[in-house]
Amino acid sequence: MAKRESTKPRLDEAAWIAAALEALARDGIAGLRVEPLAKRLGVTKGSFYWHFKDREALLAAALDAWAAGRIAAIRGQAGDPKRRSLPAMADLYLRDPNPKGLAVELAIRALARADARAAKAVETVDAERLIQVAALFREQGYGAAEAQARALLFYGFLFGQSLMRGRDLAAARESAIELVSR
Amino acid sequence: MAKRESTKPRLDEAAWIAAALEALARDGIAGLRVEPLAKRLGVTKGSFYWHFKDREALLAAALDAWAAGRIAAIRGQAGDPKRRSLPAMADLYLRDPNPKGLAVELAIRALARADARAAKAVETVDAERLIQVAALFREQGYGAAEAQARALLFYGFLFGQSLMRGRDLAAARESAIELVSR
DNA sequence: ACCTGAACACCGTTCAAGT
DNA sequence: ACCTGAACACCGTTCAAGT
Repeated sequence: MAKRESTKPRLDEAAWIAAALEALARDGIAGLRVEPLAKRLGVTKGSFYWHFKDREALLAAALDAWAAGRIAAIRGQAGDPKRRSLPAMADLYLRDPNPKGLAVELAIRALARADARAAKAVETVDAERLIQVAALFREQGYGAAEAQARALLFYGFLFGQSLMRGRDLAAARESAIELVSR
Repeated sequence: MAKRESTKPRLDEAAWIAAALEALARDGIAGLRVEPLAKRLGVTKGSFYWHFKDREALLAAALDAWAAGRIAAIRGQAGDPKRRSLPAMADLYLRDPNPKGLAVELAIRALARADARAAKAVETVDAERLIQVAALFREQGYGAAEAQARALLFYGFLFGQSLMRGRDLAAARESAIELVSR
């Protein structure tokens, strides 16, 4: 399981950022702690401060990496005819091909309530997603204003769902997605 | 500003719970720290451990208090003819008569991703809210299944909105709420 | 260039002692 | 019954010293 390299670790920023995003997915912002991260990476926490000014700087770098990745992903999906559809967009969030991705997403959105940098990252990502989804609705024949409203309803619902807890939500979801998409 | 009582503090559990919910609203779960809370309440952190076993016990008590309060609120609104309507329900979340309440709500929902007790509290509250909102849709003439789907869409959208960031979301919200309610 | 090791500060937790 | 004060552990941060 543990792939211990016998070569010196010699990490770079990217390794710390990847570890930070994993920690966010598992435990939220509370998991983004320098000492446990260092332990997992097999170095002392002192070495962290060679790569980053402090814990906040790691968080900022992780947010930038996340936003850039999400924007690349939505553009990639919108540009691929096979995946350019509303059901494919919904599946991306509700049927969890990548639960860890959703966990990171929600951790960052939760953080955005208190942290201005997280709020900025979320704003950038949302703007791009709304543009792409609104374009899909326009292609279905809706006017600009209604396409915009439906895009917001569609995305808002997807995120709202991921916040809700309960038995039997899955069944009602299908009908709800029907409602918006038709 | 500071209303210092010259009588001895002599706190009870409720005072710690209120302080805990305020901390959750301001800084999320990261703000729920014993020492700063004690400082704000004007006692030493040692005294905290008279009322609660540990930090987790305070969190559990705060979650119980929150869920009980939310369920009482939704039942109160549903039972009041003046406020028993979908627009009134939407206003409750989107037009922020109580921003601090929304902040607590989102902090707890974020926590529910990682904490089983928070997940349980959220599940209880969601179940009651969906029952009440579905009842409203049924009164508008929808069948049981469609009322259920619309209630989920309605609530999901409200929570999703509160996660999203961006300029000009307010305008599109109005249209989106129109879409669901009609 | 990248890392260790020791130091210090902050906060969670415990507990004997006070009122 | 409720609180203080001192102790200890854990982790963020700094920094001189190593390779």
